Amino acid sequence: MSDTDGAGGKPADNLKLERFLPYRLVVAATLASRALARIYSRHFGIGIPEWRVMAMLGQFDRLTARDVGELSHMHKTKVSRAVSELVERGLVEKTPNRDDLREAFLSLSLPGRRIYDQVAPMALTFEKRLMDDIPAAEMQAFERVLSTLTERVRVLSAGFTAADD
Amino acid sequence: MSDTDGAGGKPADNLKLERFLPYRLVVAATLASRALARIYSRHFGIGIPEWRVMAMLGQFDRLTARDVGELSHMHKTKVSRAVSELVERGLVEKTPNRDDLREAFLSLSLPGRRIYDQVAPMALTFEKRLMDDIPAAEMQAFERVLSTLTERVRVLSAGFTAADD
DNA sequence: GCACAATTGCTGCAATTGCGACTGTTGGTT
DNA sequence: AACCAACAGTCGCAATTGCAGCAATTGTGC
Repeated sequence: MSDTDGAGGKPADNLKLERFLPYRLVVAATLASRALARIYSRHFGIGIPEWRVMAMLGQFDRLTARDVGELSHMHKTKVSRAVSELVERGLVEKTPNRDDLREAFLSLSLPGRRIYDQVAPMALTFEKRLMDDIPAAEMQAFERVLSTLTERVRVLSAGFTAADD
Repeated sequence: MSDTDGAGGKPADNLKLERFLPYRLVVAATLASRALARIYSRHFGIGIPEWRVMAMLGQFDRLTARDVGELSHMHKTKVSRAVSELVERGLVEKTPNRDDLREAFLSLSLPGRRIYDQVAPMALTFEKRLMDDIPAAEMQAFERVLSTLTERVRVLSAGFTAADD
């Protein structure tokens, strides 16, 4: 009871950062993202945004920069710069859309596809190692909750933005 | 079967980013972190690193910058700058340790504590809203797996660093 | 007591990032 | 046809961040 808030509330003492969900998500995500990035950046000199673009194109074959941004939750400027570098390196090809000259279609070049085919298994191996000794049932439950949380936070996030602007 | 890899391998096609665990963690964490940050940054003009420092000091009362960094997984430079600003604003007090002049003890000032006592409940409310309609049992399972994953990724991360340098 | 490695915290610098403004293009309205 | 709002993508700029290197202090071996 060595607290500042003498009343019945004691609102602050309930907060323990290391048990606080958003914080724990950030820690886990940061560590995972970094560890993974280390793998492909050392091998191929590819940064995180660049890899995300490549992953999207590896999966969908042909997308506009806008699509990539939406699918991968990246800012359009981030996408733009990542694409620029990938095009410069010859890993991605950009084809203007003749029906709408504002946008251009992006796709992996042959060298790009070759790198993708090497990195993707590495990523999957990494993921597998992460979940190695966790029972499949637990893992499924985990992913289900994660989906719910993501959806929820998206709604909350939008709500706060709208209400505050 | 409109794929580039005709052979039996098809190693890349297994990777779907939106189902890829590290990616999903990053998305959930980023959204949650941003939504939460919006709350206290609009109300008190406090940034994320600053808030983390305050949260730590609210919980532990007296810590060195080094401790804060270790507990909150922040770089020492990040901590240093966050503390500087908080001290300048009068929200955190810095007391040199007479037994070791390299370090200094940090603690919340009275105004700092007052803000903390307002923000902490907001954070907890936010967390509660996130988990609102998720059964407690599922939530416990989720947190258990999250702990395992975090521990695992920490090991993997360290492993890759050591092996690659 | 003295040299020397280790540690705490800070600063300079470069890279990354997000935001606003801008160009060029499209589609809808009059 | 002319206007104009909406949109895709790029660019400049400022803020944030991490890393290397720094000064100050401690403690350890000789």
